[in-house]
Amino acid sequence: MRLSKTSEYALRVLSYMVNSDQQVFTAKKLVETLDVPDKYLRRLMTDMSKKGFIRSIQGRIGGYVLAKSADTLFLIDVIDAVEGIEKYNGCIMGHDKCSDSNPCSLHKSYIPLRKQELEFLSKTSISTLKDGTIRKF
Amino acid sequence: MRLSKTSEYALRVLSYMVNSDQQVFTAKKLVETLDVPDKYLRRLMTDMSKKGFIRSIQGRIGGYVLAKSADTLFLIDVIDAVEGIEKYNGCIMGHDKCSDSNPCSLHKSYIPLRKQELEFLSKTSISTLKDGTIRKF
DNA sequence: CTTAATTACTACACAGATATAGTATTTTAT
DNA sequence: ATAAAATACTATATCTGTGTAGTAATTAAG
Ligand code: SF4
Ligand code: SF4
Repeated sequence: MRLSKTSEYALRVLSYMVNSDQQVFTAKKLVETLDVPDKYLRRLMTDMSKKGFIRSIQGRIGGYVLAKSADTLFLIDVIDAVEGIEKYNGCIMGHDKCSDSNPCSLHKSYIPLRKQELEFLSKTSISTLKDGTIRKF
Repeated sequence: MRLSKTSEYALRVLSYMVNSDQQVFTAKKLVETLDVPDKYLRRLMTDMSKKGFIRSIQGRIGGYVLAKSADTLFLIDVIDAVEGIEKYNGCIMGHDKCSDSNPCSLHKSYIPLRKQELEFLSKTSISTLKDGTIRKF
C-alpha cells in the first residue's frame, strides 16, 4: 500500500507524539527527530491543527499537542484530512461507478483484498501505534 | 491499492486483449475501446513489447498481439515492467531496512495485510481476468 | 518595551508522472 | 514505384506532489 509522503509524515508525527510522555512538541523537535523537511512539516502541522487532530500553541513556548483522543483517531481519518480519501476510494483499474453487478475483469479477485485494506485503514487507530518497545516512528 | 495511471492502462489493455477473440489489436482500436490517451498508450505499447508481454507488428496491417502466455504473466510483472516495483516494496510509513526485529510502530498491525497485498499481485495472472460475462476492462 | 522563540502565511522552485505534437520508419496494397 | 495504414521515436507541455524561502504574527521572558 502506497501512501503519499504527506500522509506518511502525518502518521509518523502522530505516532511519535502518542508514543512519547512529552506533552508539547515544537516543530523543531519533530523535524530533528523524524527527519522530515522543516517547512513542509510546519505546513502539515498547521493543516492538522485546523482539522482538530492536534492543537497548536503559538508564541515563545509554543508547539503542538495531541488534541483528539488517539482511540478515536483512525488512519483513514488522517489520510482523508491531509490528502483526501477519494484517491483511495478509486481502485486499481481506475473505473468509477463500480459495483458487484457492474464489475471489471479484476473485480472478483480484488474485492476481498480491497475490503481488508479499507478495514485496516478504518479500524486501526493511532492508539494502536502505542508500544513501549518501539524506537522507530 | 493505488497504482499509477501507467500500470492501470497496461492492465486494462492486457485484460481487454485476453478477453477478446481477436488476435491483432491496433493502437487505434485500443484507444477507442479503452479510452486511454492515444500517444501515451502507443508509447506504453512499445514499452510492453520491449518487455516481451506483447509483440508488435509494424506496417500497414500491423498492431499488437499477446506474446506471453496469460497464465504466466502476473500483475506484479506488469507493474514492475511499466513503472518499477520498488515503489511498492517500500511501505506505508516510508522506512527502509525494515524487519520484524526492527519494526516501526505500525509494523505489527500492517504486516499481515502487506503479505496479502504482495500475494495478490504476485499470484493473480492475466488469465485470471478472462471472463465471458465481462464488458468492462 | 524590547527581545527571543515559536507558529502562520504566502509565494515560488523542483521533479516526476502524465499527456500532446510532429516526424520518421515499416510494411502492405495497388 | 507510390500511396496508405500502421508502429517507433523524440521533443515538449502540463499537472500535481513535494520541497524551499522569506516574511508576518503571536506570546513569554527579561
Ligand atoms: S476491481 Fe471492481 S472496484 Fe476496482 S475498478 Fe474493477 S470493478 Fe471497479
Ligand atoms: S510497517 Fe513495517 S515494513 Fe512498514 S515502514 Fe513500518 S517497519 Fe517498515
